[in-house]
Amino acid sequence: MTASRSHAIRPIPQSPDGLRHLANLSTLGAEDIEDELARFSRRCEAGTLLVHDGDQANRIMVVLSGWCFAAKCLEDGEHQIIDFLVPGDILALAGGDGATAGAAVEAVTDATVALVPAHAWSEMLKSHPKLEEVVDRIFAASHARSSERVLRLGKGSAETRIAYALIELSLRLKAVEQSSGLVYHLPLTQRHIGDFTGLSSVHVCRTLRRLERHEIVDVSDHIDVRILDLEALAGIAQADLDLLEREIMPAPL
Amino acid sequence: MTASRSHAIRPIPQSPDGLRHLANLSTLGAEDIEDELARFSRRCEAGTLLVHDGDQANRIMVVLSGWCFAAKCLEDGEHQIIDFLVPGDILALAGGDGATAGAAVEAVTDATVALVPAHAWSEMLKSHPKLEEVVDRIFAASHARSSERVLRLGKGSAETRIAYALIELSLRLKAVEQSSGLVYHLPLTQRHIGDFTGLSSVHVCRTLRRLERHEIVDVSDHIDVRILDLEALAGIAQADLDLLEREIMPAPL
DNA sequence: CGACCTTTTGAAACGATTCAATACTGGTGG
DNA sequence: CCACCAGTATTGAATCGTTTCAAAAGGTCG
Repeated sequence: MTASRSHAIRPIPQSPDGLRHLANLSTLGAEDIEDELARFSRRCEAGTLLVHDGDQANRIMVVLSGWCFAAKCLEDGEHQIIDFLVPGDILALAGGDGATAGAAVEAVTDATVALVPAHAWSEMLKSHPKLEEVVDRIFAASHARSSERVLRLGKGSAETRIAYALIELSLRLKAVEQSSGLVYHLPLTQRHIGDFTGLSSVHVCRTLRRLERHEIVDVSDHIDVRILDLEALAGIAQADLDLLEREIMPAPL
Repeated sequence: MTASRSHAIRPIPQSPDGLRHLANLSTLGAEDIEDELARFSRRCEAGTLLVHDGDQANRIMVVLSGWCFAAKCLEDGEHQIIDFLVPGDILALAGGDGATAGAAVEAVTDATVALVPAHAWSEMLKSHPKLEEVVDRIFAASHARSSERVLRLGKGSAETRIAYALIELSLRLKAVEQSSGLVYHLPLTQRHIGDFTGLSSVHVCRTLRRLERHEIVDVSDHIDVRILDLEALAGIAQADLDLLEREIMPAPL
């Protein structure tokens, strides 16, 4: 939640972007949805706090480029990253009252996001039924992802949590062509990973070092990930890769 | 995930039911949705495993009476309750591929649930726009609930997690008239609460005892909860009650 | 009654956190 | 250009919270 510029974080490539990914998933042309989203688009710098937890914001957020995260914090100041948002991800900000935001959203890198008011959003879905189907799948995937993480937060060791996070991010980045599957860059610090996995940044460091010593991954330099032994990593994450992908990744129509 | 009959769990009242709750939220008459759901309804006994994780099940589940939970387990056998489902709750089973269930669902008490195929479900929503709005809110509330739990799973102490769980359940049961707000019954064992909060059942026991010693709650007898000091409990849960309710509870239209 | 599950409590062990010190990185200003 | 600075990474040592193991008591069902 620090708004400070992270001078250690390397920018990530801005294209191919979220719009193209949505178009690919929905078998629509990018131009079909571009105009509508463009009206509500906004560029922002790394570190910008886009939405506060508890804000009145009955909007749907679409990430067009860059990385963001949704986070919540306890009154004692600890905070937890609920989910990362990469290009193509969609987040409904409002909670059960249809108005109050259920989490804060912050840009990790420079990013472009569309914050679409709920009524405009439902108009848009009505005029593009394919888009609506894809959005349903994206929400279903997001829900399944959340379940996987809850499982590991509740019952997994530090190794399991981190191995799972590396696998989840690998799958998600592969979908938006920011990962070859085994090699990718995360524009994150170890502190981000700690806030995501519910661990202290110190223990994230130790755990990553241990995975490196066992030659399972190679993580260096803010943060380039190279998965050396996917089988072993999936074993530590206690994940079945095929099943996982079907559950947590939105499939094209 | 044990299918064994829990002979210690007292039944809970079956009415007012989930159907009425949905009707109340949506300003529809119960009869408007009853017929459509009735076609897919099914009674089941406590302990029944309704859905397996990874099943092919592109269905939406509506809880009409009784309690269920959604759970996932790690390969080492540990399992985590992702969410409880009380009457009126709705769960989309399919994950991102629109087919594979993202969690198992088990009945805690005897229960009635409707398992509606996705196409029938979307027909139903189309013919009842009010219902669609309410369903959106129910999903938004469920997502916000999940975020609150992730926060506490990641960064909260055992006391915080359990205090939060007691408050969350109190709010949810109040909505379906199974709680006066401060006094309610949970058809659960301490093991369930442990699986829900990511704690061992032994530590659930210790933590509940400690809360009792401080005269914050009274928990006894499988499991009757009486909140004695709501302010203190909310403090331990690190929750703002008003904000919490707006975020995690579906509001009527 | 016996069988089984749940709750309770104590003691030991373990995993993660915290504290602390040092080194590394990239950006800033003299 | 170099010195400095703030944020980040790394490692060790001590501490703390939770788990695990174990044993006993209570409840419920057949």
